[in-house]
Amino acid sequence: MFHILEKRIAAAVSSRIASLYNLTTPVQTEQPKQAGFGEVAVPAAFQLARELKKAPKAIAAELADLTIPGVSKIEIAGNGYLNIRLDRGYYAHHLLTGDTGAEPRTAEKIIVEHTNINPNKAAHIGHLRNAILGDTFVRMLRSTGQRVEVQNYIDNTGVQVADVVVGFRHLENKSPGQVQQLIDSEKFDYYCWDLYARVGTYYQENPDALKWRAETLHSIEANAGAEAEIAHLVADAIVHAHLATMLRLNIEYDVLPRESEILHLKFWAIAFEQLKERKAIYFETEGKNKGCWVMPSSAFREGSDNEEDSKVIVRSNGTVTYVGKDIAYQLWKFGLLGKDFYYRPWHRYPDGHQVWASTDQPQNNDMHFGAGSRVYNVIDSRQSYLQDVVVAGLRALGYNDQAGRSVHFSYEMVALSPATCVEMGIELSEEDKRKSYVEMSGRKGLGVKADDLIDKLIEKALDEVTSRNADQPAQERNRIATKIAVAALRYFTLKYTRNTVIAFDFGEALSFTGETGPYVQYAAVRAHKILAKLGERGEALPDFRSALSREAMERHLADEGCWQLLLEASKADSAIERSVESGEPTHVARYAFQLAQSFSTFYQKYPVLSETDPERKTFLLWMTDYFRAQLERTLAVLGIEVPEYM
RNA sequence: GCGCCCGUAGCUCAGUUGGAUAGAGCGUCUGGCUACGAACCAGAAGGUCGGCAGUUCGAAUCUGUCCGGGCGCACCA
Repeated sequence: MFHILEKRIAAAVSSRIASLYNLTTPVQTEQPKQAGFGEVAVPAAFQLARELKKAPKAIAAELADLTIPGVSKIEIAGNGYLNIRLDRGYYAHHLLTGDTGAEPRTAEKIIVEHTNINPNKAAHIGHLRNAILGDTFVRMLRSTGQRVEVQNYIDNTGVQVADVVVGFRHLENKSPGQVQQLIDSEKFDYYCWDLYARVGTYYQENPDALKWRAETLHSIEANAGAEAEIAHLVADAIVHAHLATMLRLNIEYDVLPRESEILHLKFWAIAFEQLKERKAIYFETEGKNKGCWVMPSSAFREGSDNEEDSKVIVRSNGTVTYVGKDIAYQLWKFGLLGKDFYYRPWHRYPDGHQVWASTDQPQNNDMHFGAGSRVYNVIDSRQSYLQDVVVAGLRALGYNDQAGRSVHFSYEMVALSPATCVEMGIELSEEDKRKSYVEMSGRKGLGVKADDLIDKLIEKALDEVTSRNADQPAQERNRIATKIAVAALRYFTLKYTRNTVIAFDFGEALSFTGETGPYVQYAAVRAHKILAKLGERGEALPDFRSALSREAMERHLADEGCWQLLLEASKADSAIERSVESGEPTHVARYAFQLAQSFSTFYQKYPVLSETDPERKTFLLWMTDYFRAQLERTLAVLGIEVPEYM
């Protein structure tokens, strides 16, 4: 509702400027510094002052002569601000009737790719940041009416999987059958976590062993032999583990495109022909990249023509690099490859949603994915160089529009705080001790596993729930503790902007008070409790539409405190819109916290059930219900559920 | 060496794209449960927005420069 009025005000001022001065200037709106200044401020007069060679104040006076539906007053303030006061009765009435003037969106398909964890070991907290950011962004887009397809790319043929296969074959002498037994009997992703680290150490101590990796990669590529078989078993089992971990956080996917099919279905071969044909890459005949197909650095780095900086796309042995495959994959995402995968059902979630995986075998279905008009790749910022190369590839092929609609949705890494390292018994080098945080490393087995963190959070939440609700059944307390744990984790991950390095600290992540997910849930639970108590006392929830006239609302909203709280509660759409535009999910998270704070203030200041004036009680009940709805909606966008109690 | 990112309260971070008196949480201190549940609320203390120079009506925000920190710059992904 609020952002509709903001837009209406901006449009009105804009057309006023056009008619007065014959100028087309974009009009900004902002929030006044003080509540007493009104609800919306327009600084347009300052921008016009220079062009018109007039005092801002005089311009503001001319602009102010406007009537806008929903606006009660326009004042000139300061040196030339237009301060705008909303018509409170109008505003509340429209909130009540749900007639907020929101317009539906056109349904172009947006592709969001996130998670993309190498299927060779358990997920860690860095992967969680990726998945939570991606999933929340998806929820934001969907809540504004966009059509979104969620992809989770599976690199099942790469070095990381090969190294775990090396571990099984050469360090543990296991057959495919024995690996299958492990999958059935162990927490397999944890097992691989340790094994992968062991292989890393082994390589360091025995560099000759690297030949095992090369052999294994060949076997996987030829899709033959025990190595290839184990690689399939490992990758599939780990993907299932990752999906199970993510589901704990309410994260689901639509499709899993796999690298094996990019190769088998010759996606790369098609892209390779295009790249050669358009001369986006060339065959290097001398220097360090002799015998490779390379992309010149001038394509992806401004002002660079140093051949040493060129990026190898096809190795001298004829195999394609990750970037090459990624260019082919990106082409497919935009529907520019003229080809699609086949799809087989991979897994059906408890809510009935089906996730599909790519396959190279024709299937008896008509599933199609990809061919989006806009693509967000949620990938950490350390890969921005490679993402630049991929986009340069699109551009070099002449797909400038698509290159412009390829967004590297980047975020900084999650590292470990020194305190967390000590807590986990990790020995730090002298160099690391001097740092304010320590980077995680899968190869060294250094990191906090996602499932471990979630378990810890649930355990702590369960303690809290039990201390207040010991009489409730254990299974139910457990379910509620899980919701609280998810809220804590998702909020903790989202409270930072994307380009802030998170130095993960158990103390902060496990906190349930202050600016946290559980704080917001608590507000929603309290709102719900008031409404539930009403029923317990034998009173019915009034029909607000018939019981509250516009005039009555206007009267009750003359109370400045009450009005400010309602105003804050009505700004969910603004927050979501701002998050989508800026690509910063944190704005919605922070709004949710503010909203919860506002409700806590309301809760403290305005006793609802003990109110003796019937009309005022009805009004306060409506406020409560509106807060409850807005809290639930905003939390849903963050992927957080509201428990019945906590 | 080159490229990108960061430096804001004791700590961890926001700051709506250049606007009015720079904000939260944690921590510290003071107060509030016989109440619609205290996972809460009210209040206090705490700032040369890394330094300097510029751009203009106006700068935490833009430009330059210096200082300090991080991450990239593979025929790994």
